[in-house]
Amino acid sequence: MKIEENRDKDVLKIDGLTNFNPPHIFECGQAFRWNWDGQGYVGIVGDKVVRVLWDGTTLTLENTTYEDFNTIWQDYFDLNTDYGSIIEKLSKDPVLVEAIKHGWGIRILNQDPWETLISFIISARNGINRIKTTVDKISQKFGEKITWADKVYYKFPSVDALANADEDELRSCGCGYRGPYIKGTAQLIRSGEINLDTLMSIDYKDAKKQLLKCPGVGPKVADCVLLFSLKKGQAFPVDVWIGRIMEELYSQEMKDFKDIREFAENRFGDIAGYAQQYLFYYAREKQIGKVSSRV
DNA sequence: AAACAGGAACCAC
DNA sequence: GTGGTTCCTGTT
Repeated sequence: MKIEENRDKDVLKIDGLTNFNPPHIFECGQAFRWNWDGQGYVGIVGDKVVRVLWDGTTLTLENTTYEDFNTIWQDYFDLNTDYGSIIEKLSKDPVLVEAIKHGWGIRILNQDPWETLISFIISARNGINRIKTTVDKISQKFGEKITWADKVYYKFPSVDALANADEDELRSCGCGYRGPYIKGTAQLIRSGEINLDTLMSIDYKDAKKQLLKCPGVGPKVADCVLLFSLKKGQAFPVDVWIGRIMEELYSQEMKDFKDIREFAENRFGDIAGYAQQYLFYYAREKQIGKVSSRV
């Protein structure tokens, strides 16, 4: 990997990345604050706005520095993880080969646990576009303003901001019945009853137990938080899409989501979450199980 | 315009 | 711990 910095323009150019494909990374449903602007993806990450351009060879990061690369982006884009070896292991399962090929270049982003927790509470019984809209509105209403290139963006709200949120204002963001869950979870975090900072270093099962205490957090949402922000590679979030594709590809006698999780745990072990990403993306792109996709 | 899509809470057993 | 019902809102 070769990095070139242009300090005057706040631009970084990175060459030599493998298994890296921004459209798949940003559109596989793991993150909600990245948007295509016609040439690249603009994202809000922490207190930064960053733009990502990709020409197939060179990754260009706009509005950032070499220091940020070391302290933020290297980990955020999961560049320390060897995807070659993960793909090699998963490819031993012939059933996964096509899904892996289809979602080539997916990476599991290491996102902020707090933002990920609230975002996936919003995701319950919800589609990706509406999740994005709601997260955006919540950020506009409760988050701090940042500007870049004459445009205004908003940071994801703080724990305090959402713990104190007015219920009607929350509802006006389109979160529906999830509003009280969001506020309740924010209050649990603020009280210190759950400390997100400790979850990375504890066991998968213990961390999951903690997350399940939050209102609006069940097994699927907890697994998303564990996988997308706490580096728990064995987390295997099961939603309807995963349910459909697992039934189609493995046709096991799995009667509910709990069975599917256990099956994945046994079959994929500590890289189950990576398998989940390929499967999820594959299922959605192919509209598996949807009547409208049947000819 | 009624039907649909999408996880967790809650209650009953 | 399992099974059935309800929660809200944008899209079709």
